[in-house]
Formats: sequence, structure tokens, C-alpha cells
Amino acid sequence: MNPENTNFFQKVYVVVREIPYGRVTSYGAIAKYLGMARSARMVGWAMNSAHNMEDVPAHRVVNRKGLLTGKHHFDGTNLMQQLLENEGIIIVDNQIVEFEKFFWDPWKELQ
DNA sequence: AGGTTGACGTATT
DNA sequence: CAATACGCCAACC
Repeated sequence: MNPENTNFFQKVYVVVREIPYGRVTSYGAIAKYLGMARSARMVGWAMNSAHNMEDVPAHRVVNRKGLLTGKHHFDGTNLMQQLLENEGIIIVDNQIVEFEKFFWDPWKELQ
């Protein structure tokens, strides 16, 4: 995989790195910010590549519902939840409690 | 070269 | 209001 050829992936990494501590965002929000709101799935694939990127906190990115859909992709079964809880985010049944409260919208924040 | 999958989201029934 | 269908676009088989 050559992220260097795909600016889209680079942009995703940049946005994810901009997520403040104790905050989370959604794939759609990032996709929208990048102008690819129609393909939130690509953000997920970008995260998959970001798996090698240590600077990209993929655990802070969840789906629109605040559900940790990709936690299974992490090393540990509940590693993603552990990381989020470590940042003060409460998670119950793989879902972020008061997701809207912790939600960080790049379109709104960085605009 | 073609078909399927997927860390999603929105629309429709 | 819940469940299902479909569209997106890249990667994988």
C-alpha cells in the first residue's frame, strides 16, 4: 500500500490526528470534511491502512451511532474500548455514552 | 478482468 | 419508529 499516492488517505490521517484528547468523531464526518461524504466506507479502509500509523488514533473514530464497530480489528478484543475509557469516555455495550457530548466534528470545529 | 467485501450512511418500505 | 435496501469507491480474491 502506498499512501503517498493517495492523498485521500493522508488527509484522513491528518484529520484523525487533529482529534483532541477525550474526543471522538465519525467516519462520515471525516469523509464529509474531505468532500467524500458519499463514501464513508473509504474512511474505514483508510483506518485499516492507518493501522500501521502510530500517530493515527483510530480508536477515536467510530460510526455515526457512536458504536465501536471496528473494535474487533484492534489487537485486543476490547482494546479500543480500553483506550477510549482511558481518555474519560464511557462505553457501554460497545457504544459511547453521550456520544454527542464527545463528538468532534471537523467540519464544525476546523471550518 | 470481473465479482465480492467492507472500521458507513442515507433513503425507502 | 424498526428493519431492509441501496449507493460509494477502493481493496481483495
